[in-house]
Amino acid sequence: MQDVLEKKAAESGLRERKKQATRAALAEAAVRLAAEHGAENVTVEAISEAAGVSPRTFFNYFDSRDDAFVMIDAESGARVRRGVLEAPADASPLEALRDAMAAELAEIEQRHEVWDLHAGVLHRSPHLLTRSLAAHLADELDLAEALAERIGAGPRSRCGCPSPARSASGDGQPRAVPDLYPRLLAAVGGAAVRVAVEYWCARQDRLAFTAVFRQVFAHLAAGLSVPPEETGRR
Amino acid sequence: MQDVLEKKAAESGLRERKKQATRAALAEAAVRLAAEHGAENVTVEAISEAAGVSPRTFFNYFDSRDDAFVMIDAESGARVRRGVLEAPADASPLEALRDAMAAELAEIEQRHEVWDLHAGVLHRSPHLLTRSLAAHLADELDLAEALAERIGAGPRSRCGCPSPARSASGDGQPRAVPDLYPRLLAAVGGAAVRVAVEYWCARQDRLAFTAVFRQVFAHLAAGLSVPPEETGRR
DNA sequence: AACAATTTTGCAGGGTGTGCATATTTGCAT
DNA sequence: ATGCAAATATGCACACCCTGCAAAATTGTT
Repeated sequence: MQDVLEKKAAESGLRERKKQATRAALAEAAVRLAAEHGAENVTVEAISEAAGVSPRTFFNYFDSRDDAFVMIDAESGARVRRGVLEAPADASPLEALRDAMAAELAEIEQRHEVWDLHAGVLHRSPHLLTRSLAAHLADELDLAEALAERIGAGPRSRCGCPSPARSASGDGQPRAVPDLYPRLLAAVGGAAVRVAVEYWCARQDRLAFTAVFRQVFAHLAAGLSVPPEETGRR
Repeated sequence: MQDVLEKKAAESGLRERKKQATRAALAEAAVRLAAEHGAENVTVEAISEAAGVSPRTFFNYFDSRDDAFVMIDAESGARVRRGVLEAPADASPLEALRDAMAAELAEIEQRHEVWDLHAGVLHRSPHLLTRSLAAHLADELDLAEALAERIGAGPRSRCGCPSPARSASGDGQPRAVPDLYPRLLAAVGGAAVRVAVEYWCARQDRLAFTAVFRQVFAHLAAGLSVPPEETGRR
């Protein structure tokens, strides 16, 4: 029956909603407990109890305990990708990437009530910070593909191959390798965001993040040449 | 007594040698067993037995089981840093970084007997690959400082803004925050190497790695502008 | 109301990582 | 050579992480 497939696709029913609610409850409980007692002192049992499920159920949602502290925004990567694809046609790839990432960071800013807690937790235990980076790294290939598609649609349409037509999960190995340039763009963009955030965290300038962010991408656009006398931009 | 300090510094005695030998034996046993049975199926007990020590002793040398698969080259970062500092005076920071990293990669090429095994292990279990990247990330701040020193000795000494003295939480390291530009340079350099290696691994061109590497840095020097008609590619 | 699919939960078990006390080894002084 | 103090290795106990497996409980459909 085709109904089965449709059901899978459009399953916005009570089941899926409840699952997402449980996942969110677990993640939020984890972050909240970690902010209070330190991430290392928060057990799976405590998290699941705070979320109202059994410890065993925790592992039905996260592959490891640390993932609960890290997997806060599963949709972030998808939003950046969409932003890249929807960028105006006259923007360079680097500009498209910069604006998409800036929009996503602005989006996060709005939810800083929870995000500040999260940032504090990551900052207090470097172990989790590296895991967070690793999680972002997983999205990098997807971002590279989006950039490749964006570039292909720009100056000239490349080969027809429209959609990679890959299934979401399973074994991701037999995957088309994106071209070198979009791959590099994605990796450098991620590194740029990381540096901007870390630098902005190191100094407590709450207001000047946008300036730091734009300056980083200005450096990139200038070929990382040595900055001319550095007019600080405040 | 000063004798104590001297002893600590010059302790090249039997003690220190034996410790390093044990550490090396554990790491090599770990990689060798992982190459044969897969990293996930290698227990701490098996590693320590192969190295001739007790399982408890393993954790006196590595904080976690995975570290035994990752901690192969602790000197790599130091070599790159020295290469940056010893670069010719007329080289741009990006060129200095590129050449230092190229030299280090060439160095590694020579020891490919062990490194190939190691690469195979990391390739077969992405979990360890991210840990390896995290380890490299730890060196990034040191590299940024080396780059800052190199830049400062180059064109001109820049504005003061010394150390924001940021020690955010707990017992953090009261470490001076490098300037934004060298920090970005270090991060982007690391990302560039990673992309070059991954791209070169994806296609089995054993010989063209240098070409890929130089092309990546050419992209960076060109401000990541869209490549003109893209020669190469296979 | 009955049924099938999905999710939750308990339970057992192996592996990881740590603290602590003890035994062994190493370097040095006598 | 012998004894001593520091460093290291080891055994043991224990908490925690994570995974199958099978039995409930829940949900959507007929």
